Order: sequence, then C-alpha cells, then structure tokens
Amino acid sequence: MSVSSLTDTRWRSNFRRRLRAWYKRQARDLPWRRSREPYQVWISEIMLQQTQVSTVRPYFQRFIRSFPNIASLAAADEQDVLRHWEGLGYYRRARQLHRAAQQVVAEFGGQLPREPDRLRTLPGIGPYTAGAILSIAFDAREPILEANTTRLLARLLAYRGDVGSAAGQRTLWALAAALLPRKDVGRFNQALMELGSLVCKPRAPACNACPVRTWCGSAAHGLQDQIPKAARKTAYEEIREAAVIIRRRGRVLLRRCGPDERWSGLWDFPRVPLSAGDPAALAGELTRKVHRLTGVIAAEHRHLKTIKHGVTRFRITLECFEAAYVENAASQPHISPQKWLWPKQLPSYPLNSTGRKLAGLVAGHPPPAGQAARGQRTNPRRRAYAP
DNA sequence: AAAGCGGGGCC
DNA sequence: GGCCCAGCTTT
Repeated sequence: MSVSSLTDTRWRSNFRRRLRAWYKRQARDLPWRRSREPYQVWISEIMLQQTQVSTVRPYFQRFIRSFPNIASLAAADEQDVLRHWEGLGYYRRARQLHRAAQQVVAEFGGQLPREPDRLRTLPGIGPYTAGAILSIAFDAREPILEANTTRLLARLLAYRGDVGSAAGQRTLWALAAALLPRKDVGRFNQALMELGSLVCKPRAPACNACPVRTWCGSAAHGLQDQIPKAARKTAYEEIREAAVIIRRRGRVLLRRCGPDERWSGLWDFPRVPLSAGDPAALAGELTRKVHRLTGVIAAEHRHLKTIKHGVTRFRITLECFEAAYVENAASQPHISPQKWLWPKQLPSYPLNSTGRKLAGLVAGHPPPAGQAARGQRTNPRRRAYAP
C-alpha cells in the first residue's frame, strides 16, 4: 500500500468493509462504548489520553456516577474532581476538564459544540480528542490519529521515517482522513484503534489475524517489527528525595502542591530533595529543608521505608520518614496551603501515588503514646487565634 | 522541535 | 530496567 493508491476508491471501500466486519466480531465491550452521549465520550477520551484502556475502566464508571453530566461537573469542587482522578496521573487533565465544563456552561449553553474550531478552544481538547468526540458522538467526518492508529497506519504504509516528525504526522493524518467513510465514522475510527490495540500491537503483531493484511506494506516485506521506527530516548535522571510524616497529637501535616511543582493541585506529605551527603547529616538536612518548605520544625526522624518510583524523566528514590512536631517557626507566610489532618481525613484528599502509600502507613501505625505526650508538653493546647 | 506532565502494565 | 499507553500545552 502506498500513498499514491489513496485515490483508489475501490481499495478503500474494501479496506473499510474488512475492518468493519472484523470490528463487529472483535470489539471489546467497554463502558464508554455503551453510550454515545457527547459528555461521556468526552470524559472517556480525556481519561484515555496516554492511559491504557484497562487502567481507565474503573475510573470512568465512578466519574460518571459522581458527575453524570456537564452541569454537575461544572458545579463540582476541583478537589472533588481531582479525588476522582487520584491514581490516574496527568492531573492537569482533570483540572482542565473541570474548567472546560465551566466554559461549556458559560459560553456554549451547556452543550458541547459540534464545530471543530469551537471544540478545540476547550482546554485539554487537541486534534485527536476533537476528532474522536466529533466522530463518535456526532458522527462527523473527522479523522483521528493516536498511538494505536499511528502504528497501524505507519505499518500499512511501510513508513520508514519518524512518525513523530512534522512530515510523519502530516502523512499519517492525511491517510487517516483519506480512509474515512461517509457515515458511521465514529465506529470506523474506533475500529482502527481497536485493530491497532488488539492485532497491530507494538511487539509481536498478530499479522495472521489481521483483516487488512492484504494491503499492509510492512507485512508484505516482513518489516512489522521495525516499523514504526523507535525514536525513544529515555535519559532518566536519578534523584533522591525525602517525604516526612510529621505527627502532632494524632494528626499529620499535609501540604497542597503549588502550580509550579509536580502534582499541582494534589496533596502530599512534605517532600524535599535530598543531597547525597553522609547519613549522619541527614536529620539536620531534613529538619532544615522541611522547615524552609513548611515553616514547621520537626525532629526525631525515624526511617520507615524506601520507595522507588518514576515521574517524567526522573527516577526517584524516596526515603520516607516519620518525625515528631517540635514547633511552628515560620519566618514567612506559605503560599501553598497546608493542614494538620486526622488520619481518617486522608482518604478525602487527592494524593499522589506515594502520598497514598504513606497515608496507608499513617493509618496502619498510630503514633506511640509517649510521642503524643511529649508533643503536648512542647506545644500546650491553646485557643486558635482569630484571623 | 523539545520538554513537562504520572502511573501502571508488560516483557 | 526499559518500553508503552485512545495527547495536550508550553517553551
């Protein structure tokens, strides 16, 4: 199959027929396929950005139950929306989705617009998502291009260039557009993705089970393992950080991540970068950095565990500590909100994944009785100051 | 054009 | 341990 054969009408209709027949038999029963309501299509497409189907499945159901329509999402608390996103990653999606719902209410009368240009003005909706919503929900004749179809179409074309380059994107979008049927466009687009996901897989594609192998340039030459060309360079950076559970009379200190840091909008235990100094200086470094971050002085650090995790281009070794509150000695007001929370309150705050793990430790290990008593002496109970 | 943004599945 | 995922936005 080559770009020049795009003008061959008969070829394209045969391709579409084979693909649809396959999809009719093999389509998975996914929650978001049970409704073509624009709102539900929208939610699913945002959740599915860079996120696998199996991961999204339970999130979608809970989200729709809690926010059944655009108006209820627009009226919700951002924290509540984030809580439904907890664990899904790319939390900017949730904040943008929330803002977009408010924009739809304010500017579009509460209905998703059917015009591509207006749909694209909503935060979080780019070329793919707009095409997906318009074709699936409104049966508009709009192409899509994402991970599955990029691989599928590149293999069909035996495209040897970089599929991520501007030229590669132009070529593949053009093919996606040229293949579109006149009607039932959404089902066709989903069939392309499904084929890419179930058959035309990244490794060991099941070419023998492929309904469109006849037209595949890669299968014809045995190139399916080399196309698309892998252009990924990981280049991780190893860093060390520390997170501290600071206990104060039964409660623990949480802070909300600011707009310019990771996990913006989510809550986390106080977390600081750790220099690779000698272990003896660790306690002092922790006390100093946590104080600078939170205004709170904590001591008697006890190491709990080490968690390794990755985010974007960092491999993080996270040293988790427990510490006792000494005093609040903030030299300046802190922009990011922070709160002392009872362990039972933690589940109602949106946390990042390591924060969630530490929250589990808090619940499982209540503070020793002696520590609470010591905290009480150094910090006698008093009335809260009126603001 | 490249970087930032998460977390889990899978080999 | 590295690759991958129904991408979008900012620099």
